[in-house]
Amino acid sequence: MSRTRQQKQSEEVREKILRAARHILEEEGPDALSIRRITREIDYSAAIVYHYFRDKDDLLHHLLMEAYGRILEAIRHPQEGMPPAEALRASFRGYVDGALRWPREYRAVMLSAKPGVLAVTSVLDADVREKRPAFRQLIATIEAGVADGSFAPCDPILTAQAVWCTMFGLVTRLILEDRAEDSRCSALIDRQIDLILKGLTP
Amino acid sequence: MSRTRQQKQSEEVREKILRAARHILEEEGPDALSIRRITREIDYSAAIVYHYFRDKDDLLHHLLMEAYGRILEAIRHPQEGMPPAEALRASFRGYVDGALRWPREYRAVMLSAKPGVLAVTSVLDADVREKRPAFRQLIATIEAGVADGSFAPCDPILTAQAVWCTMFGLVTRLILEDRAEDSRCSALIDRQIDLILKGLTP
DNA sequence: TCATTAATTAAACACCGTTCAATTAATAAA
DNA sequence: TTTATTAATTGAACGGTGTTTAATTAATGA
Repeated sequence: MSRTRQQKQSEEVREKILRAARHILEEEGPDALSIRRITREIDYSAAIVYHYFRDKDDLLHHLLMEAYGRILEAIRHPQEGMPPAEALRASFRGYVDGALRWPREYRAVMLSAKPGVLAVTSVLDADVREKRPAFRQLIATIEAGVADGSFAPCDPILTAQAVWCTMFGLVTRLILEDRAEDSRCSALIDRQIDLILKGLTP
Repeated sequence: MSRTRQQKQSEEVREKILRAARHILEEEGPDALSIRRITREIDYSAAIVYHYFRDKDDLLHHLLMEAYGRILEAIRHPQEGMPPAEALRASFRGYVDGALRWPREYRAVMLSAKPGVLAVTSVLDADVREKRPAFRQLIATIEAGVADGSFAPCDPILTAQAVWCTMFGLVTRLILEDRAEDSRCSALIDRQIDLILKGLTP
């Protein structure tokens, strides 16, 4: 049961819509993104959008989740065999670098309070370990540090959440204040990482 | 040269507009706030708004700055004579409490990237000490701690920025994820404060 | 070839922010 | 007090928005 030509074309239109939306978002910012503006760009009537998306919010959600995937991709990084403190340091650096590579996207996703987005981005649940694969690594590294005595004993989940929030706060300020190019920026990042690692110390 | 009755009435209309806007914002959220909705509520024509405000953005800016004042008020707290570490702890607790008292307002103001708002909220400039009275206290406390040996030597401004960003990150996540009532919330706040204080330690 | 299904649209609805010429009301000058 | 001036207020319009619906066109399977 292979996809018919029509089905393929249909998916193409869907992609056209998303592509145009991305294009407008990039060129003219979120305020310029309207259904009519999108469909003007691809020479369709405005109503076509409602054949492929429930409503504008649904379309936006798709773009957001796509952006989230890109961010996760950028943030992923190996850190095998390092001692926990160094693994954390590398992990934090990777996180900041990844986030700053897609600042608009990071901001749109991580500062959203829409339920659909929070379902994927929230980290303050007690069961975050089960729900966030990326978070598991952080918790595991902290546990390893506690086990080998390089970190003080602690609740690893609570600690991971606190620690992650600090990096989130820094990255968010850097993006909001548009300071990614600042010369003090990397000093600030280093200072923050040092503070955290020192804080974990026994 | 006292204000004439007309002038007083005129200001009254201005206040009416702001009051209605606040009301709508509170009852129905930011998406429901429109010029026409406001003026319908106070029985004026929509055009009246443009006599008292440049445009909708200008009106929003007024509301935002007003909210910022309320937050600053809620966050202010005395901390005289305490040892630096305790002063910081009290200061952080005060900050979180104040922010969580006006979560919607905190979010709207502190997550805004509008130049007009950032002019008042940004903290990553090198000269933040001169521009942010509230920040001066934080820097001063850190300097005091370094001076009396309870904190390790450091760049006090950079450290204050890093430390403030951590609290900002935590508060922002608590608000975005709507966790102010969570039982784990206060444990998380304490954990974060402990982490930071430990991090500052010599 | 024909009935069915999917894709697409034009037109309408109810909003929105903003501008402007015209009108009303209040003040200052004569 | 009447008049000229200024300020406050409005109705109507312009061009935009998201969304729904009924009608139309194109593709599919029988």
